[in-house]
Amino acid sequence: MASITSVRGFKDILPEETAKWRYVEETARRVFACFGVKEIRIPLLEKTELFKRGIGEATDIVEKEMYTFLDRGGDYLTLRPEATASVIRAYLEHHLYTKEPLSKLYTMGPMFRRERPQKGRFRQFHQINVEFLGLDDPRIDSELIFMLIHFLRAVGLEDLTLEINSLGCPLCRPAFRDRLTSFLADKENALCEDCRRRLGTNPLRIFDCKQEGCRETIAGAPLILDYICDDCDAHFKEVQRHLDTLDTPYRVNRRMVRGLDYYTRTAFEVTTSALGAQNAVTGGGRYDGLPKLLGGPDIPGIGFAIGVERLISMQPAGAEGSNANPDLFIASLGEKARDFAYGLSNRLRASGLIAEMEFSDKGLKSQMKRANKLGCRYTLIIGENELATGNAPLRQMDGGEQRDVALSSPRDLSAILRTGKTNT
RNA sequence: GUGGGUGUAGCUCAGUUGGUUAGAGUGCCGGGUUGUGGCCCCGGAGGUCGAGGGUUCAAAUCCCUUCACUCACCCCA
Repeated sequence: MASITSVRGFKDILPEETAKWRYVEETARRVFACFGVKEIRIPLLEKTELFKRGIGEATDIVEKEMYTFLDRGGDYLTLRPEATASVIRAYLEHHLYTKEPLSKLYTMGPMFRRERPQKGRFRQFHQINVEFLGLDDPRIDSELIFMLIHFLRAVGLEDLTLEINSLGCPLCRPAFRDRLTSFLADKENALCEDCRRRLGTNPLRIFDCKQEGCRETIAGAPLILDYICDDCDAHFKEVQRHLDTLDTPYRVNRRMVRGLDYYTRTAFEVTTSALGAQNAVTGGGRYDGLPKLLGGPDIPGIGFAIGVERLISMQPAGAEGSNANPDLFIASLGEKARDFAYGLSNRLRASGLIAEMEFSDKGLKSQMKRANKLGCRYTLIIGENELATGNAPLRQMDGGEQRDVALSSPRDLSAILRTGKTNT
């Protein structure tokens, strides 16, 4: 009978990797707390309608990548493909906007998209999301970006490129869109098959195409920045001015666009060459129309999403945390000694120390081997003799120094272990 | 959804133009040496060669199908 494996694109995160994950998550919590960003936890499952409205009916995510099913009650439900729509739903549903003029929220967890897996892309993947809701002050944009860069540096990332652009607003973007479409209208033959399709659905995305012919064609195309309205232009200039003030280097990428419909004005991306084709670690931007689109008041917002798998895969060695090594290994020879070791190790654990013991009746040599492999700081050896005399040798694994401890007073033992602990 | 690459021991991989009982390193188990662990030495266990079918006297090797993994397109974090 064939063994059962995990679902395609759904990965196990094994104990040897979880320390890295915790390190990233804990760093995020610490950094975000300094900036007054509070955690919000949202469900993994939402009504399908939320994503249809929030992300856009015509996007690939909604059209063909969502895990959607008909619930027994008759509702169509969907495993969340992103977090922003849910966060705003919760923000509106609980009227958080009545409590404070600006809500800074973060959440982290798995997202689900049924794409073909490849490097840096999985069907279940994890994001860290931050949303600043309530104000459209350009200082908010710059603060969010500043915090993002600060966080990425704090987890040890280097060689990052921050690119920003403005996508305009519902007042000025339609005009640009028309302009672009008419520019491309007579050049359709020069475009690849995909781009011809995009011409009808989402012409801005042609800027992202990697095909040689399309790149040449788009090179002469009008750019959004030349068409945005005065308000959007002023907003974008202010964002840049504040980024300068905060010493955050960036590059204006006049060709950068977004895949999701809800983005307005400021858009940004952090990329790296270390990730292969999926080179975006972070994408984000302003979405001033989204809360209203989801049935709430007209409240502005801006946010970003970090791809945690991508972030972790580009972390330099040594920057990540590690799982704690045991303080003590208790080697035992014989059933009685093993019983004693069992009682002692569990009491030590309950007192806050990390203790390991051997359950098999292997020889001392192989027990020592295991203690060494586990990276234990001390090994205590208990045999018939030790039980009789009441003293057992405690060996320091790195230095090799050895001394006897009284088995009758585990407090002494625990004191020795603790002093060592504070010293290291 | 479309294309390329790869599936041999727990892990990383050899396996020549098809040719006896399919190998190495590492890990695991046992033993020797060592002051009770790291180094070294000896021995041992472990493989439906991804799966199914075909060609052949003979298939890990050639052909077809299928599945999985992987990279890229698409899309996006």
